Amino acid sequence: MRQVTINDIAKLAGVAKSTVSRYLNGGSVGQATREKIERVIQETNYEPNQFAQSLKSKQTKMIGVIVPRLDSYAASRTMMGIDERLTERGYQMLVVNTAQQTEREIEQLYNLAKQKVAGIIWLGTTVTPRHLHAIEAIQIPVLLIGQEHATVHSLVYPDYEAAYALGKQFMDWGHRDVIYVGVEEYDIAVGQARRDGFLRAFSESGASVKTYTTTFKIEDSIPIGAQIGHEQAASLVVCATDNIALGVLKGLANSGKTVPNDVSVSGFGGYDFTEVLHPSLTTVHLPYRRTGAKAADMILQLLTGDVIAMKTFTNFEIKLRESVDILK
Amino acid sequence: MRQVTINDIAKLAGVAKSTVSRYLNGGSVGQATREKIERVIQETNYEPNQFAQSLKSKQTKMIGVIVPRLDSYAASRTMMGIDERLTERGYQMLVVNTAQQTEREIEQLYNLAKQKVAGIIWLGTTVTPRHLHAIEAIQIPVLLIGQEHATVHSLVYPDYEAAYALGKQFMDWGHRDVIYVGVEEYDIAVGQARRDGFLRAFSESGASVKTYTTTFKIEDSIPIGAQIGHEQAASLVVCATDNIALGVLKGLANSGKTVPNDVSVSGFGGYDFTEVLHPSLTTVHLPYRRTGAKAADMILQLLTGDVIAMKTFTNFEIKLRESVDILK
DNA sequence: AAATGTTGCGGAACCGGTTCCGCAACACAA
DNA sequence: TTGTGTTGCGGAACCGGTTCCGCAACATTT
Repeated sequence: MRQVTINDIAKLAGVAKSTVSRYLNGGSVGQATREKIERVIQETNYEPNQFAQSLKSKQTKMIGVIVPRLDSYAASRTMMGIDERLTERGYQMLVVNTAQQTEREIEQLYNLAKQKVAGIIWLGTTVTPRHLHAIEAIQIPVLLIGQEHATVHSLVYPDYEAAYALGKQFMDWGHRDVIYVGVEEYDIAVGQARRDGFLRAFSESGASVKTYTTTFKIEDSIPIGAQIGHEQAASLVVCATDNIALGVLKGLANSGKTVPNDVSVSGFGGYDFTEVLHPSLTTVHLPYRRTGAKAADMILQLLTGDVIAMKTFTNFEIKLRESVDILK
Repeated sequence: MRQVTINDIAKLAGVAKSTVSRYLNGGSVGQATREKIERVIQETNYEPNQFAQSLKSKQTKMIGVIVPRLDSYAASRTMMGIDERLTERGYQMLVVNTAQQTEREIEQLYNLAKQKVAGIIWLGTTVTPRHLHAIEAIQIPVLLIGQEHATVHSLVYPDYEAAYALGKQFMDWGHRDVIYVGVEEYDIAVGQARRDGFLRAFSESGASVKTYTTTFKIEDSIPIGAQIGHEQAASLVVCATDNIALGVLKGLANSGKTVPNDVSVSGFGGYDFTEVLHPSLTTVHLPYRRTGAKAADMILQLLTGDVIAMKTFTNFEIKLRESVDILK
C-alpha cells in the first residue's frame, strides 16, 4: 500500500510519465490520452510527491512566519490573519518561534531559506545590520511587520501617530500630571515610537511627565502600579501595552486606589479583554488580524514580482472607555 | 552562487559522492578521507538538501500540530511548550489551524500525512469515527491532547476531577445556590467533563443548580452575566472557562453587582490575567505549557517505537482567589 | 505532390541525496 | 605462501517528479 507515483499512473494509463506530468502541468495532451489519465488519477487518487516536486523546482508553497513569541495576543491574531489568507491562496504557513532572542531571528531567516520557503513574514522587534545581511543573502522576499527599514518591505502600525492622537485627547481632557510606563528602546515601535508620540503630545501641552520602564510581562508592572498608587502624583498613567496597563491596574488596586476616580489608566494594543475589564480600558486598537491578512497578500504579490510600496501603514482606532476620566 | 551539493563536495575532496554520504551518515570512512571531506564541508558550509533527503527517506523532522484556533490562550501556551521541546530535539513544529471546523481537522490529518510529518499532535475538541478512520489510515503516530479515546494515545487534563475538587471546595464554603455556565457538549472535555465534575460536587451537597450554555467567546457570556445580575438568584456562578468568567464578570458589573460581595464567580483554565484581575479570579490552573512539552516528549517516544501509556493525565492546581466568597 | 508547420507523445537526463553491491588493498592466521 | 576476513571506497541504481529534445503522424500551404 505504498504511495501511488507518477510511474504507476503512466503504466496504468499506458503512456509515458512525461505525458502524465504534462497533463498535470497543463502541457499539450491529446483528448483521448487526457481522458485516460484523468480516469486513472481519479481511481487511484494520486497526489504528486511534494518532495520530488520541490527537489526539482527548488520552491515550496510555504511562507515562513518568524514570531518573537507564540503567546502574545498580537502575534496570535496576526498569525490568524496570515493563515486565513494563505490557506485561501493555496499556501501554507510555517511558524517559527524565536522566544524573543534576536539571534534566533537571524538563524531562522537562514533556516527558512534552507527550507526553501517561498517568502518570509517577519514580526520584528528590532532590525540590525546582521538581519539586513541575512535578508540580502537568502534571496527570498521578506515582509516585515511592526518595524521598518528603508531596504525591507514593511507593514507598520502607526504607533507614533496613534500615541500622539491619544495623548492629545488626554490633554484636551485636562490631564497635566502624567506618568508614562514604557518598555526598553530596543523595540523601536513599542519602545520608541509609542513613547515619542505620547511625549510630544504631552510636551505640546506643557504637561509634566514621569517615565517608568518595564517589560512585556504583566507581573513586572504590578510593582510600578503599586508605587504610583502610593506616591499619588499623577492624574493619568499611560501604558505602552495593554498588558502593562493590566499590571498597573492591579498594582493600583493593591494600594487601594480606584480607577478612574483616583487615577486614570490607558493601554495600547486593543486586546479583546480590555473591553470587558471593569472599568473597561481606554486603549488604541490595532488591527492585528487584518494586518496579518494584508501581509499575506503583500508577500504573495512580492512572489509574483509585483512592485509594492516599501512601507505601508495600517490604521488604528482609539477606544475611549471608562478607565480614563475627563477632568474638565 | 547556487547551493552547494554533495557532488561538489565529492569533486572538491576528490572522492565519490557515496563516500561523502557515508561520512555524513556515520558509515565507514578512512581517517585521511574523513579529514579531506571535513575540510571541504567546512569551507563551503555545505548543508544537505532536505528535499532530496526526504524524497529518499519518506520522512521529515517535522511534527504536525493541529489546533482548533490560534488565538486561544490554551493553544498558544501549549504550542510554546511543544515548540521548545521539539526544537531542543532537532525537530520542527508545523502548526495547522482548523478554525474550529471539525471537517478541517480530518482534512489536516491527511494533509500532514501527505507532507510526511514524522508525527502529529492534535489538540482535539471532539473525536468522531471519521477522525479515527483517518488516524488509522495515515499510519503516523498521533498524540491527542485534551480529549481521549481508547484507541488513540492521549494526554488529558483532569477536567472532571478538577471540577469536582473545586466544586467540593465551594460546597464546603457554604454555597448552595449555584449557577453553572458551560459550553456545548460536543467538546467532551470542556462541555461534559467539567460540567459533570461540578454537578456531582453540587448534587452531593444538595445544592440547587441552574445551568446556562454559551460559547468560548467572551462577548457571548456578557448577557448571561447581566441576566444573572438582575435575577439575583445565586450566591455563586461557576464558569467552564476563564473567558466565560470574564464575560460574566462584565455582565454582572454592568448590572451593578460587585464580586464577590453580591455574588461569587469562578473560572477554569488559569489564564495568566486571571491573577491580576480585580478581584482576582478563583480558577483551576491547567499546565498548558508543560503539557505541550510533555506531548512533544511523548510523540518522540512513539517515533522511536517506545511503548507508552494510552492515556496520561496532567495535574491541576486550584487557585483560590478573591472572586469567591467564603460564606461560613 | 512536395514542402512546411503543428501537435502529441516517448525517451532520457536531471534535481540531490542514500544505499546496495562488489572490488581492491591490506592484515592476520594457518 | 595461500586463504580468509576486514575495511575503505567507487559505481550504479533508486526516490518521484519535471523538462528538454526529437520523432512520427497529421494538417496546411503552395
